[in-house]
Amino acid sequence: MSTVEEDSDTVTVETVNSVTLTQDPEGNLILHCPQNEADEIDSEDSTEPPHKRLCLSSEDDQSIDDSAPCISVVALPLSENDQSFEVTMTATTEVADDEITEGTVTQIQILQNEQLDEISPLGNEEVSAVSQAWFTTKEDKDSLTNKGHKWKQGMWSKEEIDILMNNIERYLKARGIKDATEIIFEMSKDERKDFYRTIAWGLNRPLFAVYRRVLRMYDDRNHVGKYTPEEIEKLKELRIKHGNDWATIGAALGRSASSVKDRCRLMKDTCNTGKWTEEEEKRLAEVVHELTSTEPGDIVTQGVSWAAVAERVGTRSEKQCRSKWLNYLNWKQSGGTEWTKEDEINLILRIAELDVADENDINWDLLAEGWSSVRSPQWLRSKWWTIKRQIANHKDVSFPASTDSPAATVDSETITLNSGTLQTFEILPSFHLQPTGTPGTYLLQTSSSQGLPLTLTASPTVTLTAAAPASPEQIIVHALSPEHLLNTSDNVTLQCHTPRVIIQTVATEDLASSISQTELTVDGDIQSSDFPEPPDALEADTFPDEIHQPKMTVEPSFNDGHVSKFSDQNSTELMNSVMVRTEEILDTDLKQEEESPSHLASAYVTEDLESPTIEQVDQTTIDDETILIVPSPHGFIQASDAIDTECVLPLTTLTDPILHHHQEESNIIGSSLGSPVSEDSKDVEDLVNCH
DNA sequence: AAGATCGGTAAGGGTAATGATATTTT
DNA sequence: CAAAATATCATTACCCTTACCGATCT
Repeated sequence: MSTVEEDSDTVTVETVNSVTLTQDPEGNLILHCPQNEADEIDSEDSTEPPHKRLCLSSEDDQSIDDSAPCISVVALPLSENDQSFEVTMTATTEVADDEITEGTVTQIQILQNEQLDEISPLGNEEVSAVSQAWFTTKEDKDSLTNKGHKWKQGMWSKEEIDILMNNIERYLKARGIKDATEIIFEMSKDERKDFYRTIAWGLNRPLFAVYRRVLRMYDDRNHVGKYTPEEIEKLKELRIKHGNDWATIGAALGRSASSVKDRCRLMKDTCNTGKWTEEEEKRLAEVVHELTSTEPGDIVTQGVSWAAVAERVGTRSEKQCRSKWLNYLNWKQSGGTEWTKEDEINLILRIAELDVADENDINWDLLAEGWSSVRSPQWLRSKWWTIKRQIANHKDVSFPASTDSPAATVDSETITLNSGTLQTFEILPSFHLQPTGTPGTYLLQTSSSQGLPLTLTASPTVTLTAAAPASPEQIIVHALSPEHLLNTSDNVTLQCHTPRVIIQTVATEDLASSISQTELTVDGDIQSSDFPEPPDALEADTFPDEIHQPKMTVEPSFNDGHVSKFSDQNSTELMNSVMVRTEEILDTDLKQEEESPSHLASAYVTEDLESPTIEQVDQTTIDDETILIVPSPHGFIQASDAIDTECVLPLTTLTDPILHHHQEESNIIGSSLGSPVSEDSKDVEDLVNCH
């Protein structure tokens, strides 16, 4: 894509003429990308290799005419040092009104570039130091921060977990150990020396964080679920007997120490439950203000010792107090106003404007500032989550169980798309590319729960080579679609164009069946690729053809009932989200960033960020640069209830913020920025609309 | 032998999912 | 008005960071 080229000053595009994909026993795909000559990495670790990043991206853009659906892939290094990449895929389909898309063709462009600092703000090279340091103290962190290091904090993304698991697996394999729990719980410190350091590789987190994460993950007494009344009783007794010896109490209950500790915190003997009385609210307010030296009416959202507050309130636990205060009382007392649909739009717009790569980077305090209908930064954050959840199928986890929050809210509304060519966007699986040690060779890491859009079947190795000189640019190879779709047989062809490598997928079936274009578009590949192999659920037999033929229409029908099905556990249907956007953005945003950062953003970001109005929204949508993500009609995936959410989609994958429409009056849509493909969690952006 | 580092625990702040209710829509 | 759909408030299981400790290392 042109964009890339433009940036030539900062970006070096390397061409790859051939790519070899191999599959290891575990099913991981290994992508071997021959280095162009010498430049490649592997320079000893000693010197910092220039950052290079593999960037797979779609090449559609200009060729609108092709109106070919395509899959965009963007790979970003997880951290500067390590050479692993996170790859995010999205599929786009053009749905011109009149145009007909011919089959499904997916193109993937592979390029490499350097200096994308903007995109990945990871400090400098020595980031790895982060994962090798225990540094738990504030001072340690400040110190590293001052040196320019940055590291991840907060919830672990699926990608990070994948890396961790993979690292552990490799560690085990290397030493012939079958079960990680042996190391974690049975070995002595000495015996497992360097275990944590080794598995922390590639993770931009302090060693201590990795340690904690691993302990929890492998402790089967840690996810036992709800406490029964009997357990609660026993817990109380044990508490009296053993005090704060959580380890002992936990052992007696078959729960982890942290679990029993947490549970005890919730049980305050003197706690009331249910609705708060005015008396209690009054007391809570007084206590909070007193302890924070603030006045009634002041907004207090942090710096409160809830344990101390609860102590004084007397009838409520610290969590109850906090929740009440942050989600209601403080707002009420300080003259808060009701949250409206307009606020919702504003929220989405503002987040889009932030253009943050990682949702964790959002400064909710700032965002909430001066916003009277926002009850607290924390409340706003959860508000955002609920909005996302309504359409965010990707967030897998909650999916199967989400009985609530149907996105159905939007039912009656009509979504009108801009005329002209629209593109639907599907979020595909994301995965990691980890260096294997051989220059140019990366491991496409797929956790068991995640499949890749491309699966090699027949031959374990598929090599893409330049096609005949005659058609220099064309290299076509073959890969196959995911197993579960084998029957239906989609063929995926990889095609290389110099200087780019283009991978094309062709859904033969669809072609053959000559379904109307629109339908085709997304389906074939997207669908196939999109939902990898949810393990059990995707058996061929369980997957009737219908699945394969989901129709995805971009039209008006977005909102129909699919949503409601969301809550139907029996027929879990995934609500796929489709992002519709105009093409310009498409290209740009995929690689954008560096120099023309916000070209996109600027399009719809109005000066008056403070209070975007609906009109503005419409406007933007009217222009081209809108990106809309809406749930596609269900049917894409239908899985048995057994479907494991995790399999569904990599959670954090998306990329763009969104938009949303509301009300009858406005028909439409959202916009978002194209953004960043961030390094880690891009959930942020995907977004949504639809309600 | 003091300071730094390591491996680890407990406390506490916080989040995301789930429940329960109240309210609105059909 | 009842039932269904939503919105809202409450609860809780689980997560993550920080403060601190004692044992080692240097």
